[in-house]
Amino acid sequence: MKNSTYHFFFGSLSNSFRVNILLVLKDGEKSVKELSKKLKTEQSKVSHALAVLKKCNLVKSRRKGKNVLYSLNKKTVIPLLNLIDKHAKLFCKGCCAFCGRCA
Amino acid sequence: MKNSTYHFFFGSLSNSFRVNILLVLKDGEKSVKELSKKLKTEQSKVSHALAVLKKCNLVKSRRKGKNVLYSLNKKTVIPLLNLIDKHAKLFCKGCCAFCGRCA
DNA sequence: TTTTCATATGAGAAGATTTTCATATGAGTT
DNA sequence: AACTCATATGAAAATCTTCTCATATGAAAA
Repeated sequence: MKNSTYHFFFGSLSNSFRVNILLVLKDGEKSVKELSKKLKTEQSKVSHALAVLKKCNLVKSRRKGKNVLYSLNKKTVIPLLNLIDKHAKLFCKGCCAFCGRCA
Repeated sequence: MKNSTYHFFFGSLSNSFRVNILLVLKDGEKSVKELSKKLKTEQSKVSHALAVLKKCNLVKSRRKGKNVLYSLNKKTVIPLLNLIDKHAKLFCKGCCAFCGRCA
């Protein structure tokens, strides 16, 4: 696996708006409009963000009538977020940028 | 956990030079100079990169004489890279940016 | 305590990503 | 077929990140 692959993958998560989308999608499949509403954001911004996440297969989509519904690739995203939660708990208690004091 | 925390964490990995450092450190502890040599890069660039990785506790450091030796936080980094290798194998065969054909 | 060697830091320039706005596309409705 | 609504796309402007260079710091050696 090329190292640049990791970079590509992590890059898609290096943006809090895109991470927010993933967190909203934990609740289940949503249309672009629903996401747009929930995140109080302009539609095209949501579409651009979803395109990046989709390129990495972190989300998938299906058309349903006029809408396109996006959902999480749970198999990857859930363990990934858990891993980082665990990391933060183990290594980042009041001692690093995670703690919100010393960023 | 704040969503911005994920973003901060992933941001540190969203750069292929920093990922390269982690991959080199898989082989074991290295000084800044050794990394600099191995990665054919100017020293200050390496130091800046290490600072970002350290802030997230993805690497740790200890001084030994004149040198500062950096090593991997294996507990987090190894499972993390494995998770993404697995993801790429499962979801990204010739169908996405991972495959190198359709980025 | 001066010199040397390794590493860290700061600030501006260079480069990359994100946001925004205008517009295109494409499915369903009339 | 023309219209509407949801989504996607492209390109320029705005913002953020990285790189580079000059310089600071700090431990060990002379």
